[in-house]
Amino acid sequence: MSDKIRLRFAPSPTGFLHIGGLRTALFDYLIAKSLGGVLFLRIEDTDQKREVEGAADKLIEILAWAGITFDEGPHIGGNFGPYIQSQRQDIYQKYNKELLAKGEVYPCFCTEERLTQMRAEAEAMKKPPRYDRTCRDLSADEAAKRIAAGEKYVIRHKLPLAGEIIVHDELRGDLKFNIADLDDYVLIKSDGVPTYQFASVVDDHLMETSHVVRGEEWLPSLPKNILLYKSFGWDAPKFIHLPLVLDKNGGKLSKRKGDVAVEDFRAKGFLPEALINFNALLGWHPAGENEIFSITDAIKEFKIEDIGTSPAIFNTDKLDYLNGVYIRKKSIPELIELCRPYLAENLALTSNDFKKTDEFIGKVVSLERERLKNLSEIGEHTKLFFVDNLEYDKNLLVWKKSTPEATKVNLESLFDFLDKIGDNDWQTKKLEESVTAWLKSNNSSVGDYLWPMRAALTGEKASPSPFEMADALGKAEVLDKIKKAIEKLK
RNA sequence: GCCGCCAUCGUCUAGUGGCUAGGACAUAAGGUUCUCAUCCUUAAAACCGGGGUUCAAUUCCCCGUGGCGGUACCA
Repeated sequence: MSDKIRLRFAPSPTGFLHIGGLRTALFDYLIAKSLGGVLFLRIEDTDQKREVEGAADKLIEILAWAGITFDEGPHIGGNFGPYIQSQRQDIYQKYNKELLAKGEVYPCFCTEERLTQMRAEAEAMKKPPRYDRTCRDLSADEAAKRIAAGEKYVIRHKLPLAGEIIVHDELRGDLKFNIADLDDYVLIKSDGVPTYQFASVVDDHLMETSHVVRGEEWLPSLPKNILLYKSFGWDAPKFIHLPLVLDKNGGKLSKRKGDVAVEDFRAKGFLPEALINFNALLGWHPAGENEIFSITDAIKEFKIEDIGTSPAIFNTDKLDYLNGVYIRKKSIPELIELCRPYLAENLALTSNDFKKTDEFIGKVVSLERERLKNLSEIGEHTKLFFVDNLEYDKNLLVWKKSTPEATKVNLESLFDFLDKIGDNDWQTKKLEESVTAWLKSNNSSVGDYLWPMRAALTGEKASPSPFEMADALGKAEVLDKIKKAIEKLK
């Protein structure tokens, strides 16, 4: 066994990448990189029934989007391939024969019907539903005869009948299991394809895996795995079982109850930085009190023993917050590109070509940057920049206890004041200075002017400031919109 | 049923044999402000229960309870 650090992420290509899978991959990556090791990808497609065409490529793509890349894998090669289990069939057969020769495993001819019935009976009698080991003591001759006769069979692991086994998890320490509680589980299915339990052990050994990182749901099969390494006479790698991620109600994260696919989060406009930061915080925490960090920052500080052991609830409140933080960190050019897909509908609303330029979109995006929780909200937030004719109730123009009459008068004088402002002074800062100075000199309440102005420009109760809106929209459109507001109040 | 893992504010977590049990998100109040958001300040909010061990347990041990996982020719 080599003492090199080699970790694997070994998903089944059953569709989309689950948020729990992303977290496993992330911890794999963090551990591998913090130890200066290698991370490789292995596709575990031993269950043809559940396999989905193209899923492996999608997995690689979305992981790369999230910032997790591999040093070896089916897409880039490496010295330990093939990295797809369905292409390793001959390897598994070879090792199966080895175990058969050693007497560590045995063929089992029991039918699935018999096994299900047996389990149902055991359950009815409140007994553990275990395989009754009918075929365990079949003579070699008889087994050979039945195989020759074409009978279907599986290969089972011949476990010790009693005794204790102590296995080690890097996070939880030594764990004691009673071997009598274990089953003679299936290693090779009747179609000759190995189960996960067999394939992963063989591959982890052959691919010189140093640390197996997987979800806590695998903890109960750890003693079986260790026993299989023993049957082979191999040293076992280190095992790290990550605590589970639960949904809001403490149940299993499932597609029915909301988004669990990483690509759904991407489509909604979550940034990979936020998703990574949030996922890392589920079970790990940096030393200081700062919780905003990049994947590179995390690598610097990461230690296996700092991973938690209690399950975490996937509560997206904090993810929303983190996403806002990372959106606010983006530059305007970056944000324009990120928002573009979500802006297409809005761009179609206007006939003004200037509004389709990056110059204008840049202004819009910079005004919305601080109020976005995710990118997809940009369309909803920014309609008011693109709509030519705003529709709103005229009462929206009236500030607090003011009246429509007074509002009309205020807007008229505001119109005259703005009309005199030169193009060079038509900028957020200068507009704010001149308008507020003007209001002060008139002894006017700012709300009686700025609220109607903003409402006239946006048609909304909530929006960026009237000066920011005025700057983005330009003098002509601003005067036009105020004029329309005055019309409404007549 | 059996086996296993886990247990600090609503959530993610820090932490210790003796502390006013810390932070972040969310919530509430206030400030800034024409609105929303951002930002700032403040508040409320937790050691599952019972036994031990100990001068002293949230911390160590046991039991219970609860949550979750496993108990497939799925991974």
